[in-house]
Amino acid sequence: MPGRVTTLKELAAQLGLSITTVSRALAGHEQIALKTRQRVTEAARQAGYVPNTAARTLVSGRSGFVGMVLPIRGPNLVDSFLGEFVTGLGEGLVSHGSDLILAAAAQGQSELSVLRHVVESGRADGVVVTRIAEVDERLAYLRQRNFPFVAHGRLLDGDFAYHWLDTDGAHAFGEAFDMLYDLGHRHFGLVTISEPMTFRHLRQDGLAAAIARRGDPSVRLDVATAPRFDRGARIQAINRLLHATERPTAIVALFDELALTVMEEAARAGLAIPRDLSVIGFDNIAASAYAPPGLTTFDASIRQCAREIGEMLLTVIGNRPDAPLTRLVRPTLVSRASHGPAPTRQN
Amino acid sequence: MPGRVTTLKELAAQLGLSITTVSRALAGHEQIALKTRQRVTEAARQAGYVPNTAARTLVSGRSGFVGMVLPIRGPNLVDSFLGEFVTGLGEGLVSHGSDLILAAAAQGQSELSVLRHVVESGRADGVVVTRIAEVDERLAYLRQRNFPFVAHGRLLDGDFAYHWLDTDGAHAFGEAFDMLYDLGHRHFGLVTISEPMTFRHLRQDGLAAAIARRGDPSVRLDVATAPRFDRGARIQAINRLLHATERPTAIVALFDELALTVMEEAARAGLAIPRDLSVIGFDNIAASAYAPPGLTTFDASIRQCAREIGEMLLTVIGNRPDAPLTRLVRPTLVSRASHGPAPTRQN
DNA sequence: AGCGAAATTGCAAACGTTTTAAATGCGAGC
DNA sequence: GCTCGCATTTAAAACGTTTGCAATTTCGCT
Repeated sequence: MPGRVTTLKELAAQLGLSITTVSRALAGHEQIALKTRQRVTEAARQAGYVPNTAARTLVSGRSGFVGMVLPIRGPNLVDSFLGEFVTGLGEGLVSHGSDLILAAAAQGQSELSVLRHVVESGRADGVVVTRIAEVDERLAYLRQRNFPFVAHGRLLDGDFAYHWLDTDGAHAFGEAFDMLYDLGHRHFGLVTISEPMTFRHLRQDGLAAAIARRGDPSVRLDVATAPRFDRGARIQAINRLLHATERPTAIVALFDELALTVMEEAARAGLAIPRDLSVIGFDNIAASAYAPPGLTTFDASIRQCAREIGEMLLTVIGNRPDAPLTRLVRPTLVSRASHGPAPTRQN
Repeated sequence: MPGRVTTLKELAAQLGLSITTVSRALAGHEQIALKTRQRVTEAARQAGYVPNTAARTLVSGRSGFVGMVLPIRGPNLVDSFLGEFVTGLGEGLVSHGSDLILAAAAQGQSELSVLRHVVESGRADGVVVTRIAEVDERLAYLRQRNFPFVAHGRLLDGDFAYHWLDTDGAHAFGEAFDMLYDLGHRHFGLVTISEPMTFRHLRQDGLAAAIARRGDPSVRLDVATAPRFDRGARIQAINRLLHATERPTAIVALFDELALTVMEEAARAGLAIPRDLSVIGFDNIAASAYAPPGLTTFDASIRQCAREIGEMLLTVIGNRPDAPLTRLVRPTLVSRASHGPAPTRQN
């Protein structure tokens, strides 16, 4: 990189042109003579010129960034979700030359305040919001502020007047029920979390709806609930399910991590999977393939979804559509060996 | 948020002060009367004022961002590493108010060109570089450019004149050998990759050094090599090892994913672990705990390392130390059930 | 009352870009 | 030779902040 020219001014001086002309030439404006355009482009390439982002942002009002707030969890909580999501988002953005900015929330700092900072400081042209809560102040803020965003997930109240992409957990849980019902299961367990996330309801409602559709009064559903990050409570809740006088023959877990715990506890209780108990998860995390006997689950293809979210957001930023962009992605069943026919009753 | 005031100018007008004074008051300059400072601070808080990042960056030359280039891999390659790393990095940065910018490399675009773009455009005050290659053009560029960076990993040639943090893979592999030797193993296998990453050499050299230290001529080491992302070739290489006329009794894998494949193939070949074969990995990814019988491996605590890298980089950006900051993190052995005494020879 | 120093505040330039509006050069038409 | 219109180029303002220097106010002291 010979003769480091960093600014438009230097480049202009070197070419004997005005800043304006150079700027326009690089932007490819038709009004600049073709010969000049070529000359400028070549000189810029030679000099390794890269426009200054801050200056461009300041004048144009567009930063070329998409923001996301990093959810910081407890110290030993790895987010198998995050790596995939970030990768996918990056893929979706790169084609349009956007980059991703990740702002972490410090301990004790609310996610909302970080989000506000990102928005108000003009760091980003739009943001992605994940894991929607039942009452989500982030969405409320963004909508009131009329700031471009795409949500990964939905609110419950049917108020869908914003752009979102979601995985159809309701459908998946219905599918799981139907499959298990057809295998003879009548007594079901659901392991869920107590945090007010909307996906919890959507999935549970999908299960309930499928049960209702079947119209079989002999179907029974027991629900075990525990806080998301309290491993002890989770194990307790699961064991209450496993050691009830009438034990479910099939357990559906809100997501794979819960399902894996169910399988561990079942093994500890001497139950063979799938002979004594069928287990079905959701997410298809890497460990699910390895945990014996292989967890049957649904693959939500997070990376692909994140990529689409990135593309949606760029559309929103560019076009400001007034009709909401929405997309419901149907997860695919990954059939492994953790489910099978209901055991013949003898209990 | 009543009366949205967004700029310093508006805030100044509202307070009847000059822009200069307001700016200085918010920055806490002593020269501004305490009373004024308080008045300004309160008004800014009320108005929800957040300084414009672009303007600040433009004049100060500091963006407050740390950059990193997202390695985009093949479509179905999840990077269990990335999520943890990004989370840790975010944690390390947030305490000093920095954010992270992630730039993805588009298909066919070199990682170097993206890095150059990030640097030259002034988007970031410093960058993090991971997965160091034997001949790493990114490091060469950054050093020549004298741009602040911290590397996750080391070059081989002893030319350590830059800031880095690395996991001591050499030590870990030595430890693994010593442990297995003491369990009676004499015939070892190493499963490694063909990509020119420095960590491959460091770990292999650590193993070789431990063997040499022991000075036992009966120790034998067979090496199986395959491209990182070619599952077929990987399986082939591993099976050559497993089906050799004289099979190793202990296999050390460069990282867990390889170790898990070894365990799968061993199971397929009817070998019981750890009775017939001991396997040891490196990384401690989530799946390693679930894959039967539980993989013995080393935990590199990626998240913690990334956090330290973030803190190091902020130091580098702030202080520009001339002595290199370096840190070698010793991974800890996670002892599960995939290793045991060497089988008694009968072959 | 007046002077000077100290305390406090403000003016204006600068950062590097985009963009509006205007200027310049040039050939054609009369 | 003069004007008009077109193609091409440029001057200057603007974006919102920080900061060197200058201006203003305050206040103690004589």
